[in-house]
Amino acid sequence: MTETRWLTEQEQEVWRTFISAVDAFVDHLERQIQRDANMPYTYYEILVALSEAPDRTLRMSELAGARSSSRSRLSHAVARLEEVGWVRRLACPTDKRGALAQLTDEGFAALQEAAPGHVTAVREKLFDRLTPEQVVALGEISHALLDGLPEGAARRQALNR
Amino acid sequence: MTETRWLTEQEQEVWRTFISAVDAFVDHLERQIQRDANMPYTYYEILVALSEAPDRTLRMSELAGARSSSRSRLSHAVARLEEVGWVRRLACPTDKRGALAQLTDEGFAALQEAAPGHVTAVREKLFDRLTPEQVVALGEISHALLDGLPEGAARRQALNR
DNA sequence: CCCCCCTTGTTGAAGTCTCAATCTTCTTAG
DNA sequence: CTAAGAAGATTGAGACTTCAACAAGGGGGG
Repeated sequence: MTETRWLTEQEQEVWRTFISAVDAFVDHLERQIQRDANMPYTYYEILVALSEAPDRTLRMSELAGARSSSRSRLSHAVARLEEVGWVRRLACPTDKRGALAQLTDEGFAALQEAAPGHVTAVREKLFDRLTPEQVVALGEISHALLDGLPEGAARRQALNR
Repeated sequence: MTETRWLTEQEQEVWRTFISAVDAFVDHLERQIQRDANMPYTYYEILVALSEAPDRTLRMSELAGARSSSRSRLSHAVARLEEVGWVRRLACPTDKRGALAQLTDEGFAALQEAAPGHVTAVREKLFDRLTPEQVVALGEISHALLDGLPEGAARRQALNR
């Protein structure tokens, strides 16, 4: 094992600022959704993914892939969402192992109610605070990050669809 | 309530890339620490904060402030860290309500073992993938973000110490 | 055709986080 | 000095995530 390459003073400063900002930002979004829509952010993302799918329906595995979530987590989450009536499970016609998750009308309505607050939060806390050049830079930086992460593969595919 | 200002096509693209990158990146760090040091990332951050404090000791509330964590969460976390022997609780001499958390030698050793892997991950997945200009830009963007977040106040103070 | 293995999805247990309630101690207006 | 309110910290319950184990269906080589 080679010597650890520690961070320079400047890198350390950037690193701490970055991780703090990300933490605070994500925290803000999560609380906003939880307050306004009474669901965790990850559930919101599931509803969004379903709402964009044909027939508002996706295989569990596709849904897990799209959200880069483990099957287990998704299974628990969909169980919960089914309890509150926002998602319903269907048998997969082509593969008896499979299960389909479908967004219900109630789920779609809940999503429509939650969306404006969420978008406003993203706008106010992110885009309104950055210059156009910074927005471009952020996009490029994010791509660079994603390219270096194995976990990013599924996400990259989802983005390029 | 005024009309929702939705995201432009470009903003949407940047937004999805950004949130995916952050998710994948944070996920990667968390798993790395969990695998190598057998503790969640938040516990690692607690140990770091303690290790940098005088006498490796901090008031619970200061520790919560530094990590922007709720008192409750910190209390649970320190209880857990105490169980494994990495932190010890002391009575606060000046305030009978207070409690001090102190990093034990075992905790410090665990931190020293975990640090190289963590720094290497940050280096490889973040700094090695960005140009010097991007690093600067990322610092500025992070500051801008932090400035807009109420939750960021405590973090900003911690950074400016 | 059949057996072995891979994939899909679920389950239960254990760990962590949030929220609200609580207890104690400090602070300060009166 | 005292009473009321603020601040520090803990606790327990409920919710979410992870991990490992499992059940059950598909699919290909012999």
